[in-house]
Amino acid sequence: MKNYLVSYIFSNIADMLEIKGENFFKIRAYRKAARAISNLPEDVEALVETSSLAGIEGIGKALEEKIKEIVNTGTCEYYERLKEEVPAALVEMLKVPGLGAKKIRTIYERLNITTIEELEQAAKQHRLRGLPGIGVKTEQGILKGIAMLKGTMGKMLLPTAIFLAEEIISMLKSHPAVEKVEVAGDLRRRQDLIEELEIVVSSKVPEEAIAGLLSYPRIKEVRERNNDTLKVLLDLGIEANFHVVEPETFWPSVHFLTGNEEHRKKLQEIARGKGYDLRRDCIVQKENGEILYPESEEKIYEMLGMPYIIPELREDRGEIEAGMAGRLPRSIEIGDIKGDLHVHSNWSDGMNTIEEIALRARDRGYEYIAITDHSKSLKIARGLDEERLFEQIELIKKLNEKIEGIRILCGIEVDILSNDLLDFDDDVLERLDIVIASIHSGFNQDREKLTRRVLNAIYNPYVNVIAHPTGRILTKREPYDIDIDAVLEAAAETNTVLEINSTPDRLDLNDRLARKAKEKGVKIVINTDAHELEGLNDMKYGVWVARRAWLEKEDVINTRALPHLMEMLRQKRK
DNA sequence: GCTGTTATCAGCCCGGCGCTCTAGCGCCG
Repeated sequence: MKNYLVSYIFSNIADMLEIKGENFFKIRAYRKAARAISNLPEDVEALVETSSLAGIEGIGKALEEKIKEIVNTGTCEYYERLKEEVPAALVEMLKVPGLGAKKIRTIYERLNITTIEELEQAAKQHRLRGLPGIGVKTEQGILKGIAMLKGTMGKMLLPTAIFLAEEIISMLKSHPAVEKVEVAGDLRRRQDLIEELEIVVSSKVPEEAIAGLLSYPRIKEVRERNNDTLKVLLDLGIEANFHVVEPETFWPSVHFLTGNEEHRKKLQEIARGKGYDLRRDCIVQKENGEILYPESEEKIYEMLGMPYIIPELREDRGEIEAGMAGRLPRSIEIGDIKGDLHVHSNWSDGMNTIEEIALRARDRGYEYIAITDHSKSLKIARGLDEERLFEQIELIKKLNEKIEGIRILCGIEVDILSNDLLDFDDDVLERLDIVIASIHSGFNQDREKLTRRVLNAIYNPYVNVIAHPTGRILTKREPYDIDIDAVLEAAAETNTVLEINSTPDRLDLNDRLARKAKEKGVKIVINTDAHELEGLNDMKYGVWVARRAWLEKEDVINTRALPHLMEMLRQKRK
């Protein structure tokens, strides 16, 4: 499956062209193609073989040729040439908020700065201010941006981590020296950002298993190698650690490497109290020195006198105490979700028709789907004005008569404007089944102003949901400065629901805030915010956040059957 | 770069905000 590689190279090309100041539409073509390839349900290699790339919208002759080249050789000449021309760190600088291609070019040309470290030094020494278009504030903003970037550098979003882990696992499963293989670490606990991949492999012939691992084509550099471990750097700049263990030590090892460390330490304390020593690869009965190899993680928890704790909860946030007391949550599952309440169609910036979305939702087994396009102020997203919204409502009525087995709800993602108002008046919002409100502008306003904007939306009787409530974009943008406690209190008071947005780089609310919301009595909705059909598959990411947040089915409104859901939505208006 | 179209080319997503050479540019959603 080379879809990821093609998409990675194309978006890199787009970044480099941007730095070079190339034609905007050419850059957009590469970005669009990168997205199209990464969203393909089928394998790009198969499409190359059957010469069916031309059927994909946004892929013309030139890009088709490049895709073929990448599939066959792992790269393309154009990309390699660009890499020689544009220093890699300049591309990295695009990730610094407030720093765009023009300013990067100026900094490069005037000061010959080619690394993030040099950029940071120059900013600290006040050498950036004074360059054309850069003053004190921009310089300070760059320093702040670098600090954020450093915190997430080398970390990957869940889809990347999962893609790589699945690729590795499927390769290893067919290797004769490998018995079992399982992912551990942060990824198994479904953290929002993953620093390193931890893969546990069981084998009776570890040297052969290691040799098999070394044939993984993505390995760029071997950083550490001994009899049973291999630490490598992969071609996407990501570190992976392989742990080869004896078959009987497999599950204790998976448990140990899943962590997290605090969870493990606390379990160790409990184990000691029960006469056990919890080791990296086994459990030792201290009294007689007997070595035990539990055959599953369930057995490990059972020996310690508690029910199984799912990896998502293993953070030492009270799960062990809850387990001992028999008060662990009955964690929500993906199968509990009965519909998606935040989806964009091609009426605004989505890719698909409402009918296509409804049919796909039905295929997923949903009972309902809400179409929530952007409102008029969000011009770039072709936000709907009143007239188009009313037309959309009429269309949805007709589609509901035509399509069996799924109910389409009329909704809107109404902008919370910079001036505190909503983008539509109440008499418009009143006509909708569901109203989602969110901020798309003025992120840098002060805490008081931002909080007031959200509170105004919450106190509006027609606003059911606040979407992506903190506005963070993982690896790109910090959450905006908002008094989240005030937001939670107002939401609880008014029966306003807060969203866990499942887009992998949002995951907003995050696990901690979603748990806090539950504790305050705020209901949650898990939505994808999908802009294309494949985006509906992102629901799992939001469910993982909810599981990490200790949420149960009852805490989440889109686990309800349609009549109950509608009743909950209408409750706000009373 | 692609698409639609048939011309070997035109059109392709806009507009607010914040910053800086304070009128216009760059960044962003």
